[in-house]
Amino acid sequence: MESAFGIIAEPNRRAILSLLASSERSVSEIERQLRMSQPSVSKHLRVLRDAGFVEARVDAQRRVYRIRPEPLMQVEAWLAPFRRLWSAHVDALERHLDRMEPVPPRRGKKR
Amino acid sequence: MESAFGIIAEPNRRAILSLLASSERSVSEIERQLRMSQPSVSKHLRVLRDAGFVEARVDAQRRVYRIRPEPLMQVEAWLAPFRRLWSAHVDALERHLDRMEPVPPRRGKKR
DNA sequence: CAGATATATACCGAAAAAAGTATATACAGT
DNA sequence: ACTGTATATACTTTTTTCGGTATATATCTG
Repeated sequence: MESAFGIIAEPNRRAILSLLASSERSVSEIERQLRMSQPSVSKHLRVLRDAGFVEARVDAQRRVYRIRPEPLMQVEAWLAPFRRLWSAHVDALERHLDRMEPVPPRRGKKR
Repeated sequence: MESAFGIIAEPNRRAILSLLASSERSVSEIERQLRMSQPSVSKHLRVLRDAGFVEARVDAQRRVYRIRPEPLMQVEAWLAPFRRLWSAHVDALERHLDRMEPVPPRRGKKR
């Protein structure tokens, strides 16, 4: 799994990254907040660390992980050429998500 | 392979998308430009189409593919919360890429 | 309709990735 | 030194994914 894109293909890893986006956390904190098994968290963190997405700080027995921005910047950079495709119509995503994620139809005020 | 992230984890699929970013292409054009086998191109296009990344226009025997922006917008949206991490130092990516991708040292005009 | 061209799909084998279970390592406190 | 806590890793099994090869489908040209 060389590329940054392969790393963030895994939903649990994206969840971990999103969690760390707000602030750094220990392994057990991640484990609890995401309801994942401890080995699974450690293994995903290993992958993330090897790919440069996170780094660990040692605090006694704990390892406190925090985000490193570089790999995500690569994703951002790859995305750049496509941005002109939607910079025009801003609400296309909203409509798309409405279509994809079957939310029960709103009853109230019909827009 | 449900999520948009899983789709773009595959390097050939990213190449196809990048190619289509500039303009629409037929299968054989993609095949030639990316040096991929025809079945491989067709299969990746199938995946991309099923995930909403591309759509096809029929032109005689050809199928001309073009990008649909929505799934990439999802990626962009997921990325948003992280953007504050690097909006400060803009050149961190450049330094990171220098470190990661071992490009043979340029000989000519030094920068 | 025959042949040619363009694209799609079915099938197979190989490789990668994920989760679970068990175990190892590291450090803290007593 | 011993015990408990926190984290990492090894091993195994299951599932997915990718590429290749062969074949099917569609549409054009004559």
